[in-house]
Amino acid sequence: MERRAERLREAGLRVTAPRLAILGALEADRSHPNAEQLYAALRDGHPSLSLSTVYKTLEAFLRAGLVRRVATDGSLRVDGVLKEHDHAYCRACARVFDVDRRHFESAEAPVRLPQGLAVQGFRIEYDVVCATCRSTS
Amino acid sequence: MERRAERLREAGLRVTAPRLAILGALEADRSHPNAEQLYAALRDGHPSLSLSTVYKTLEAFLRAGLVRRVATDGSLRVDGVLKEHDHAYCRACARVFDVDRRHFESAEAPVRLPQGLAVQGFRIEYDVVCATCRSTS
DNA sequence: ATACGTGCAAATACTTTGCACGTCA
DNA sequence: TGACGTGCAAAGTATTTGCACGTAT
Repeated sequence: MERRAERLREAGLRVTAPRLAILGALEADRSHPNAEQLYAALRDGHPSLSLSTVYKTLEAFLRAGLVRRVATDGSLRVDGVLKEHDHAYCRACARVFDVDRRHFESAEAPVRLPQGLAVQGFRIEYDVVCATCRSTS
Repeated sequence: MERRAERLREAGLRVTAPRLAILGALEADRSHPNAEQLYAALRDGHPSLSLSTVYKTLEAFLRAGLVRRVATDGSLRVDGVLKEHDHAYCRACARVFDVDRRHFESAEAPVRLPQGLAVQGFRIEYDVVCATCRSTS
């Protein structure tokens, strides 16, 4: 899609098949797949894709500010949606889902916390069990 | 301290020097040190301690429900405080600080989210820069 | 006494890097 | 064409595991 090519160009990145595919997967899948999961999902349509490229691409996206890293179970997961929103962590499968901020009866955050912590932003993190894991168990 | 020994026994774990030390360090250090950092902090007082034991101990604590894993930069960090509270993530050094819930103008969380996510709990995550990193830069 | 915990070293898992070749601009 | 991106394989980290010995209960 031309829209994605646009996003890549604006970020100063070259438009290539793997990047379009990975960007597309990130936009489509709100569960924040990690490198391995992206690779598994994309290897059908892109047989020559390598796991190494997935890692390099995610890193390029991070550097370009196209995505943000999300705190996780330990594997590399990024967030393709930059606008303010919250996260839901599945306790069972470690997937991270995006959640609209409006689902929380909103409130104001402090600018300064004890221990000299300067606040730059905040988000709500939900502990959840996702639909898939619930039906599986 | 006898209090810590008590906690270990109640969790069904044997009381040993490494466990008392690690539990003590977790209680004293609210920055959620990872395995490596705990090891570094404790090797003075416990020269025979091994990194492997730190990992095994953290895992035992997790299984026993004595601590919780916190979402992080990727390394193993646990939270020794079980009562409800929030977290502040230092963007520079990845340390995780505990923050009192009362610092947030509180609000109610939903029980159910879109996509079939069943909410079990939530917390506020602050993006911060800690005092140490601020003075360093 | 005996199951559980520890420390060492080896094994794994996940991620990064070096390099030669291909390709977008 | 030339800088940037890709894929492969090798190298790094972080974490886990196997085993023999020690110790809490």
